[in-house]
Amino acid sequence: MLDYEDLTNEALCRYMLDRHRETISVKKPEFALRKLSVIVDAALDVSNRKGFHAMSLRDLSRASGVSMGGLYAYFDSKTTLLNMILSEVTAAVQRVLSSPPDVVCDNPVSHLNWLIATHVQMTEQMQPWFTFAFMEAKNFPQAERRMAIDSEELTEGYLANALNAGIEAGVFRADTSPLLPALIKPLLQDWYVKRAKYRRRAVTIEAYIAIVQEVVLSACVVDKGALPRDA
Amino acid sequence: MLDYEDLTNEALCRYMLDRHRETISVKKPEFALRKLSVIVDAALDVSNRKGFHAMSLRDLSRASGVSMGGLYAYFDSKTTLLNMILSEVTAAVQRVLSSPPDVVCDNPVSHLNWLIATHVQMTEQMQPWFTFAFMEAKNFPQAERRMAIDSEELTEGYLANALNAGIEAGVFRADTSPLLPALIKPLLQDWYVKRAKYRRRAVTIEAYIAIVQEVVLSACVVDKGALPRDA
DNA sequence: ACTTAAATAGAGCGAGCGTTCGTTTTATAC
DNA sequence: GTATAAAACGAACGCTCGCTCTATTTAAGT
Repeated sequence: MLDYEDLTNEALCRYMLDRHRETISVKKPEFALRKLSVIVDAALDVSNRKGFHAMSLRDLSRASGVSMGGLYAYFDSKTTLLNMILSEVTAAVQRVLSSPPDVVCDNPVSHLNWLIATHVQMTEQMQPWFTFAFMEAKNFPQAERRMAIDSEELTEGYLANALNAGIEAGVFRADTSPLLPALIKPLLQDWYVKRAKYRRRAVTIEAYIAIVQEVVLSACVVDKGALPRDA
Repeated sequence: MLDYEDLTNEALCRYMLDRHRETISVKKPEFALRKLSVIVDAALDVSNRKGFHAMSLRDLSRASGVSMGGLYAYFDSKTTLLNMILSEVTAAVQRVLSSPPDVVCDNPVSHLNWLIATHVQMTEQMQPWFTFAFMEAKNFPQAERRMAIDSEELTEGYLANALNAGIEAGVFRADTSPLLPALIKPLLQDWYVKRAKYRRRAVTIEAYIAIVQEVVLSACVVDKGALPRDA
């Protein structure tokens, strides 16, 4: 099981603090980090239950224990807070998926399986962040929406590359639909979008990864008998 | 191509008018129908661009050309308007998917293909309604959220029935994952959730239906050579 | 102990929200 | 032409929103 130290809320908030050093007025770094974490945790929690737009800054103040004025030491508008969170999600996706381990790169099947498993595991570890990004990206200004689309196409690009490599290597069928990468995305997203459903049915993350890998490979692989069972 | 007269905005508003006859204060039916249509069209349009919550009733008044007071002749609160729209979507899903044509029922493969094709075509014809339901169901009170979940599990149930029938008939593999119906849902939803993406790439609805059917069948069918190409 | 700067609290501001209601307009019947 | 009811209107209400600002507390350096 993947467990990037990189993807804890604290680590993500550290990136966030770096990226917005200039607009955050709190000077002492360890102070700032702890408090920003509290604010972001609360923001994700409240937003994911009632929606970002419906969350008032008074809600956030109450949930985080930080006063109204205190909040504005960390962002200059509610929209900025939205952007800060969204951009950490896209940055994390890029960081993780762009660097597959060496063992995996040469074999397209392994690479595809790795992309699927890693994406699902990453969304599991950052679940509130992905839920937030998925739910909120739709309702917001062009700039923010653009960001979500770019992130989505990034992931799709990784999948497309692995599939094309497999086709060239003769492991995947030459007539594999160019739409397949687009269809894998919603399968990966369902794990966190419909999280409650899968928990209710006691579906483990390993079982989920396995079935997605199976569905995808059965749609593109030449020799069904020789499917590896790695994750 | 399916084209239920039942699924035009006007027909859906007629159902809506019937269902809420008591709380709608406008008496003359043809008057009421025309105006309710205008209001609902505007509500779907504005909501799907900025979110239902972010749409103020002044926005809706402006977009529909109906005065603030006039709106309240058709619903007694903004939440009621939400419910009116959501419940027509679930009712339509039930109406359409619960009555497959006779030709299709005996053959599990045809039945599964029909469910996939019909669902995608229905969401195409009612696109603003489904986009609305998908986007808004998350952020709202328990009662409304429950409604969305029930609707989702209804569809999943139809898929599960077809798959089980196929397994019993020996057409589908006995070890077909019980998770498969759950995974088909996001594939069907992607057509309207990511509508802009598929339009940008010039993907036709027929091509989309075909690839989903292909992916699903290759995941469950015993004899891959004998897949029918119907829709 | 004193100084100084960082951090905090929370009342207050104008804008905009959902909703109401007294009034005006329109349609119908005689 | 007048009377009556149906429908439409939009200003006004109470409230909450995002955001600001100052008085106050906290902490660090000497």
